[in-house]
Amino acid sequence: MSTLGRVASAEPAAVDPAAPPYNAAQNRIIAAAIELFAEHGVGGTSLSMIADAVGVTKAAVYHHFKMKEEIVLAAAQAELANLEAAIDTAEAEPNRSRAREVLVARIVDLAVERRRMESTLLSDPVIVRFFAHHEPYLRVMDRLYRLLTGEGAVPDARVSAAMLTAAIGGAVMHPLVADLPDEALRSQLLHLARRFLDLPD
Amino acid sequence: MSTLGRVASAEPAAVDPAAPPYNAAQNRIIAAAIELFAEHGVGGTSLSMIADAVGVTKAAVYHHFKMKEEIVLAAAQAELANLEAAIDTAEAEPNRSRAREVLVARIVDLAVERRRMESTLLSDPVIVRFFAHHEPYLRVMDRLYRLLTGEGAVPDARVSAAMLTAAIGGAVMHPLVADLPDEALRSQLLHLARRFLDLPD
DNA sequence: GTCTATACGCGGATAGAC
DNA sequence: GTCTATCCGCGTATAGAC
Repeated sequence: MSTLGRVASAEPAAVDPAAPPYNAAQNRIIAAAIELFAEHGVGGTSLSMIADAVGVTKAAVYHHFKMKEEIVLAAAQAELANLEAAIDTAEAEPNRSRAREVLVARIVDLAVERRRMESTLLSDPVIVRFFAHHEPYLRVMDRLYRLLTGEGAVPDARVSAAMLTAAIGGAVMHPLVADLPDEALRSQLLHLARRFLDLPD
Repeated sequence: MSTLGRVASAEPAAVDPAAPPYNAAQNRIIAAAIELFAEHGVGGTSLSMIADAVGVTKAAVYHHFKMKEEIVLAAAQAELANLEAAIDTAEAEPNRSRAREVLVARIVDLAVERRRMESTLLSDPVIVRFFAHHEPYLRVMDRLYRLLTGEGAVPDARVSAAMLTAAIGGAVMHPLVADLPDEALRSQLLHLARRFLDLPD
């Protein structure tokens, strides 16, 4: 059943050019969009808001992206790339347990550093629906839970990986911890995440 | 003893009528809104969509709610009430460790049962921002982390409670586990949540 | 590449008939 | 309580000048 990637041309095509090489102007737009999406949600963010944040007009934005959907896609992929970079680093580690340690630490850093963004974006309904059948995303997630659990795509490993990433991502944007300084949040988060994985203190 | 909304805060209040007694027609609107918010996000859900889902016109909806914001508030409070009910049950338990067990089990059930809704709604940027300074919400969360940690509002307890609720809520709507049957998801989730809390297997 | 101007529909919200 | 009709602003998107 290798219908993988063989996109039917009759489709509205969903806009997945899978073409991450953007220029400087495009990257400024993407960066602004990410912040706004995190604050207002994808649906609550207009092109005017993005254009204003960048300091240009809507028409200028449309010169770089044909549709809003393309910006959403680019923003989601940009955040996904951060996660992928963390996985790359972890996979370079020689032994399994060390790889898990590095991965967890990186993900915690990433989440705290970017607070709401990484998390809010990757949990936005629009983006979740998009990623649910997005091959590159699924591959990243596959690598992620292999690293975390040392196993393949068995259900237990998937639930575990989903919980840990949701826990880290969701915790940093939780109102309960909004007033905690980054460092306190980071260390506590790391401690608890390690415990979740049965890593030594 | 649900004391939700019983507060006479001298707030600017914006829209917080704190009046949870809704009639049947209003409840049908709220139920439809919750599903749509979960699927499209608050910002991505229009009053027309809600009206269509209920099977009436926008004007009819406006007869029951003066503004969209009121529907958002009602939806969020409805989901919060589910959580509060779980806490009520847990607090009725005579001893601490039993209370935690009951609470975790209830929260897991709730999350799985409602899959995306509970979680997506409570993590929507619009709602998160609203709840961040919402007294009834903060009181529910306070009771929650007291139950979970046996302690007061110390930072560690807050991070732990934030992580656990985020883990459970986020995991059920994660694309990684989208194809798992409810029962498998529920049992694995419960197992891991209990482990996170150091509860015996 | 960025602007002004504009098309066009949909969003929230209201008036008033039944 | 629900409808039709309507207001107005904002949303996405495009055309064309500089």
